[in-house]
Amino acid sequence: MEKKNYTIKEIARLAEVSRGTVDRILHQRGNVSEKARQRVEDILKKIDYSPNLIARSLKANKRSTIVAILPSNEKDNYWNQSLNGILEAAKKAKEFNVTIEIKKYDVTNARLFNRLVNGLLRDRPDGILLAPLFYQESLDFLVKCIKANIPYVLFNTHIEDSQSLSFIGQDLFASGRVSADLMDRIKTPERSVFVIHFDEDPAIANHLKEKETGFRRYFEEKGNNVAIQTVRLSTRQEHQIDENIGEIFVNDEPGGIYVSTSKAHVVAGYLKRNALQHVPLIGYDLIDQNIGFLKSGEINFLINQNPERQAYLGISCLSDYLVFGKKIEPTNLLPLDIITVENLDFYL
Amino acid sequence: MEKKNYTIKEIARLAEVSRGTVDRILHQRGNVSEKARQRVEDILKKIDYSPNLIARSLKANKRSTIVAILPSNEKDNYWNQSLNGILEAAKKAKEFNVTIEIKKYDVTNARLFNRLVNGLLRDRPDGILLAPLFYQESLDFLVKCIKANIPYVLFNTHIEDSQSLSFIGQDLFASGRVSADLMDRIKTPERSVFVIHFDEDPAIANHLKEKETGFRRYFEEKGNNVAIQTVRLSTRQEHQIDENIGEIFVNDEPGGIYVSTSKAHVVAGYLKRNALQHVPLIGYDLIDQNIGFLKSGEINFLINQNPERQAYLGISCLSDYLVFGKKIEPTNLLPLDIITVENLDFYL
DNA sequence: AATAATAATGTGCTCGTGCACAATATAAAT
DNA sequence: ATTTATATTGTGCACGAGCACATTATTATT
Repeated sequence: MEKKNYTIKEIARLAEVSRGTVDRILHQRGNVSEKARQRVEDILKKIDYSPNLIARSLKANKRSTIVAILPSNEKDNYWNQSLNGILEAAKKAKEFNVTIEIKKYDVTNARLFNRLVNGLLRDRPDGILLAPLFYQESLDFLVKCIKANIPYVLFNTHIEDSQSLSFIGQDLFASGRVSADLMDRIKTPERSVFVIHFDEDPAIANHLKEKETGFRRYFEEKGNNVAIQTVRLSTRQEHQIDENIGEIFVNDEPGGIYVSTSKAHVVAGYLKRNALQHVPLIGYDLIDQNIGFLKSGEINFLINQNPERQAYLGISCLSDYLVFGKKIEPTNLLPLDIITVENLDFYL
Repeated sequence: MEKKNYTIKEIARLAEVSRGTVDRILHQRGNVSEKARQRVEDILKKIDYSPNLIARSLKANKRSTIVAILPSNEKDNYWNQSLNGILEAAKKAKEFNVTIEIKKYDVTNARLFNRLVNGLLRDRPDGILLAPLFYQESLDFLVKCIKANIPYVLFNTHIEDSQSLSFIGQDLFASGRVSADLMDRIKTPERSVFVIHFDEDPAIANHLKEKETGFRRYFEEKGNNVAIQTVRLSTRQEHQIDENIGEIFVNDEPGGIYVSTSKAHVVAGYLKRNALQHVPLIGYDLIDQNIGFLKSGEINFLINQNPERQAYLGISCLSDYLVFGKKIEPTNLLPLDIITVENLDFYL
């Protein structure tokens, strides 16, 4: 436990060389005699030197720009939460000369996404935070980032094989298991469980599938032979959503429903309108509509993907990396928060 | 959204005065003509100046010492988790010239606590992080801190009326409610629920009572007439704990047990030894013993008080306050994490 | 009007790092 | 021995804020 914080000047004094020599040794810039190197390294072994990050970053005095790229939040306030996290982090980052530029894209238009990301490469940002919903397009973009030597952090959606500094998100398989565990405790016995995916975009279908796999694996391991049925729905035809859901349950009242996306409120609405509030329902994300149904009881549990913290962490990591040269954990899996009406407030 | 980060030098140039004048105006140190003040304030209104915290703290170049005071962790590894959080934060703080000094006290000896805290006041630390388990003794100590002008942050245990910079912990009442909500879902119908307090120390009895109040309130509001019985046990006579617990349940198999402390594992052990594993059990804290019983199924849910994060946040806040003069939220209530065997790993 | 007193303003230095460049020491070539 | 080349070492400055102190402008006093 070294208490003192040594400076280069002090090390130089102890080793009886100049500041420049110590500096050259610390940064391995050569042009140092063997004798001097020995002297300094002996001192360095004895003490616990860590450079003063404040001084270092003052000297560097970089004005960094981070571009945060995420879906626009017209229909859904999920991405609005991410945005809040980014803005919150931006406030802190500003004081360290880091500017955050926010770019939103339409999740239904890959062409526009392409144009957007390629356009902003021209501005040569110092770092990028990306929620890569379009798989192939994002991959292409990231290859260009690597070539241009622009570091990036991914959040929300994982992309294999990317050279990102870090991925910040959740373990989808495990999140399916957590949901299954909860479902197992509250489902109506003897009845089958429904897994409902709402996926407009085939690009994210894989991710939903991974949640389902975790969900099913739990019951397989338990071996209590619960019938699980998978349903795929689209939110595009909202006017006939009740019809669509109704068809599924027509001759089989569900013992529990697991919605793999933030669209649990759609199902909750149906349950309410059809006097099926007692059917256990588990979904994702603390968006307003879900919170409403959690409070009124149609939704029993929500798994919090914590978009705000994801985004906040993403910016913080990137900013610390750019400003102080700090190392970043390559994967940062956020906890799978279980939300009920009782602990909800502490996650908002 | 101002992009540029103005410096004092630039403001001086814009207002056609010297750096010193701008500095005097920013810090209200007087000796400035009305004309100059106008000029500078006009500029300040137009731009969004925020001082460069890095430069400021480099200049200040304070070597701060924070003393962290917490219970020793002989029997229990709950406080060991706090310690880890402190050490983790200490690593980061070191680079900003902040040294953390850790002082542990025996929770069974108030006299020694008194001597310890009074002794360390003589060293005039720059900040204090305290888990104030002894109510009156802590209060006395904090009064002295205020007099000595030493800022402090409290964690884990709340003390009313203290002038702390911040309290970091949980809402005990709400945590009781969360437990009740979960219990309501998993308890055996028609049977009564037991609340078990393990409290050697009367000082913390109030806090446990607050959890119980939340727990009971939930069922009252629900109005489903669940019988709830409160039991107070001591862990001091561990050799006869089975006897003591056995007496309670002698003519009434519990429909569920809520342990208000981290001692759920004691009850879990009893349940296991007496073939009562099916009795729902909810407790607190991710300590090794509890984790074992969570995995083997005797414990159903744990509420995570997150001692590690509490301590980490405490040090970070204090350090940011001392180094960068950042503001701190007066209360920082951490979320009431619900832990099952499935999401456990992400909280460790 | 000249001097003293006071108000207002400007300048120089520090903090620790990191780099450019100047200065010095040592070796090689004449 | 002197010059030239190369290796090694030392020094100065910038980054932005903040304060002490020097300098200059203004007002009061004789």
